[in-house]
Amino acid sequence: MDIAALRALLTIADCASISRAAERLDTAQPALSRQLKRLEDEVGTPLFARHGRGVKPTAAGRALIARAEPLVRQFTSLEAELKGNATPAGEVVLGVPPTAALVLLPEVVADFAARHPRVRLKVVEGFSGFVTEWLEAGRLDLGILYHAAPGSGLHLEPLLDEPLVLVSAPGSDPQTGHPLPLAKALTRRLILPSPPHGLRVLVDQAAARLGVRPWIDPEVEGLPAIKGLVAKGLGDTLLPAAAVAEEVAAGRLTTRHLENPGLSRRLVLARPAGRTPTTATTRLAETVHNQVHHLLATGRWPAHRPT
DNA sequence: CACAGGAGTGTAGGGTTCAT
DNA sequence: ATGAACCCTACACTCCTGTG
Repeated sequence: MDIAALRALLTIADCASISRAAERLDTAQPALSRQLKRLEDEVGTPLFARHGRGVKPTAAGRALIARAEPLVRQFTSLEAELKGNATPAGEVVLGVPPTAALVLLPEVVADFAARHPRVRLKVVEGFSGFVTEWLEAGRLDLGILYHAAPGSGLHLEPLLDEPLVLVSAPGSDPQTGHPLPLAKALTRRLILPSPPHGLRVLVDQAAARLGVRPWIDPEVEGLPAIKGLVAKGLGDTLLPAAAVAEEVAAGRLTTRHLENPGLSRRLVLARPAGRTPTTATTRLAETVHNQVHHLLATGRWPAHRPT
């Protein structure tokens, strides 16, 4: 099993056909078919089921594909860097939760593309829990997370602490603009995602500390859906101010700060602990840190440096 | 440097599956 | 039933590596 065999495996999986994969790899179909057969003989199990209209990975094939993807990506980046005199090159995959993506992504993408034109940046949006899973599975090189559990096999670097605010529909709250005790906010009807979403875990933990039973109804997965329901006055929610800045400016939502105590969540930058990052990954991490610093310094992200 | 053996590849042809 | 698409096998060739 070598990198060429793994590349062939991924190409066949991507094309769902040995013939099309052979065309893409600029080789003859029988040659690729035999390459796959050798790999299957080596691992001792079929990796693809052959059909009349192509091939489909078996369970063993899917397992090997999942493990091969990060290896091939790392090798390709290394290869590209070596060829390009250590200029970062290849591909780097970043996972970002939706709320952080709103504020941070445009800055990071623009800055990184300008500084490192030879690196192909791929961004995957997903809730923190998914980003954690994808990092652990090797699908991501770098991830931005909320509420990262220590000892999760990830190398973590704190980025910022972000206060949550109560988000309501305009006109639904006569006290808009005045701080609200957290315990009172938790007894309002809240629209939140279900556990293990990081935001929900944070709210549940805060409620337990205060001895309050939060009123959460309905549970909704997805930031746009939550914001839409709140805007219609069907309940309130708890979010970082940056996640609703646009709606607040447009008058579609209002916010209230929380107090006694406030509630904030930590944003961290994570990468798989057991893997040496490529130069491209290191440069992307630097870009994320720089842009977070810039957004905090200019007040465009209502948060503060980690304490 | 020459040669033998092995590994890998391309071409040709056949079998299977699927859509019409 | 037929043709298209796809995969597999057989055979011949090329290239690489080890050995003398």
